[in-house]
Amino acid sequence: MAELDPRYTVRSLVKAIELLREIEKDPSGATSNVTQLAKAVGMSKGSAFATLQTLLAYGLITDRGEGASRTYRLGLGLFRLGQSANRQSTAADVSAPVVTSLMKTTGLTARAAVRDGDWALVVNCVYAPGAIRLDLRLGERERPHCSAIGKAVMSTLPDDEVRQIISRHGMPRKSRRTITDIDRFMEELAHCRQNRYAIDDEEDVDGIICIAAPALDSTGSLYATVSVTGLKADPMLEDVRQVAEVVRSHADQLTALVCG
Amino acid sequence: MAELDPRYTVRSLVKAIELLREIEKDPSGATSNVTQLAKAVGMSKGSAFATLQTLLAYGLITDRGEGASRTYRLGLGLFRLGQSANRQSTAADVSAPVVTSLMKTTGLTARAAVRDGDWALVVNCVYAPGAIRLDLRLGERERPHCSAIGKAVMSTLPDDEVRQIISRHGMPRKSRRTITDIDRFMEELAHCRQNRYAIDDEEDVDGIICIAAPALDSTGSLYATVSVTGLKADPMLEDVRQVAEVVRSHADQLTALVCG
DNA sequence: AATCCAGTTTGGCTATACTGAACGGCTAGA
DNA sequence: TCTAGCCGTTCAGTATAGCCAAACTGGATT
Repeated sequence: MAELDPRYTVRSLVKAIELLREIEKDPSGATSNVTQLAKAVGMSKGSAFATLQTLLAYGLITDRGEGASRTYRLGLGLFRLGQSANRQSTAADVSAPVVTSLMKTTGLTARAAVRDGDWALVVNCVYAPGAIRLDLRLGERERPHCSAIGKAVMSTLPDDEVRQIISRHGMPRKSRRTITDIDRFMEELAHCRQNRYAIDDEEDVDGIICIAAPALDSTGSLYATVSVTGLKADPMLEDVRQVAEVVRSHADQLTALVCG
Repeated sequence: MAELDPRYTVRSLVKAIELLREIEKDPSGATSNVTQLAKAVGMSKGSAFATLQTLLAYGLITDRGEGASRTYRLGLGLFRLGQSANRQSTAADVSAPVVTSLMKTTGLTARAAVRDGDWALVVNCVYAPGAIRLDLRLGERERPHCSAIGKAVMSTLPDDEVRQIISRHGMPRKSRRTITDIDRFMEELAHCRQNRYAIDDEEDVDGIICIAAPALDSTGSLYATVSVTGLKADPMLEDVRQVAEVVRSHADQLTALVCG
């Protein structure tokens, strides 16, 4: 509640939020009836009733009991939203310092991505300072078969799941060096698993190289991947293996951040 | 979204919820800017801006970027509320069938309680059919030292934590048989841990007896306790040990429900 | 029966949230 | 370097939508 500009404040929404907070305060929900809630947030019974009905219709709260003994508790709609909030904010926020550090260390554009169904989704991006701006956008979805990020994601999944995902979208040729054979791709993934990093060597766009490594959460499943992208000609990328080491160590940093 | 009575619908709140849902849909937050969100939910930029500002002020969303590249994502305020929602709804709802079954099997008033800081909080209560209505209310807070529910909660905590809690509130005498000596109380807890149930034998109110057992979650910490309460003279309570067995088995049922 | 206390409903008033247009800053492209 | 376009932000006017207070309903308690 840092700053609330009275010009841009939707009062009925504020009241609704205060009602939610009030309901939250009462773990049993025993005293969360219309009358008491209205009193607690300083509004009339009628208004509180309408607000609660609306929250109810959207599953943000639930009610128990009928008539005079009706009480309200927070609902599963809120729980669902909360889970999404967690995924969204942590993936982007937690990875931020790691991505920035990765960019500074390598001098290359660095990104973080999470798994989004069959794709890899970029949730953070820090551009390398310099004239050439690669066309990398936040929110971009990377293909699983021809991007370092995609491969890094796939490398954390079991083989049969990978094959299913690939079969759903095929392996369209994007550049001269795109891998278009599934068995060749599975071999490549095996290397990724061994090295704990993945390389896209002009397989998506001619002249562009990309290196990614997965960071796991405390349950051992994929949390996010971090990556760097640059021109094949970039002197920074002369020793690819060395850069890959840096990417992998940053992924490990992210893992440490998430688990601890 | 089952039913939404147009009479009791707070439109600006509906719009806010729809905005949240829209932001939720976009895992990266890349396309969640004012203009696109406003278009998606069908409201003007100005309104959407004000609504987003309000949500922002209360931490339900976060923003990234400044000026023309500002985007929104779900915030940690939502996460917090969601966690509370989970605790509230599951404890009460999940325990409901177990509590009902417990009441039917024993013929006694049955309840479920969760730990609420230093107290035990009743989240569910099913009254026994019959003339005499014990004054047991939903949302009641039970004292740790002289109630079966309180003892059951304490029995899942390490000794030093129990001593701290007790020292904060003392051991006021509530009835003739209230335990007022801390060492005597710790002995009692040891028995509770062995038997996996706790008994309040007229220690709170003369003539009232209560039996409780803890249910654990998958991490092994306390999820809730279930209990029955009745008059000492009640024929149902002739064989206390047998009733305690039933209570304990219902607690185990709840544990099974919670763990999956 | 009568009373109380809760949720629900209503009507009228006014604050308020919406619209639509304008402003300023930024980026991209010519 | 200039221009066009898009973005967030601001603002004023207006219809509306949310607010309040009071009345109504229904169950439980006395």
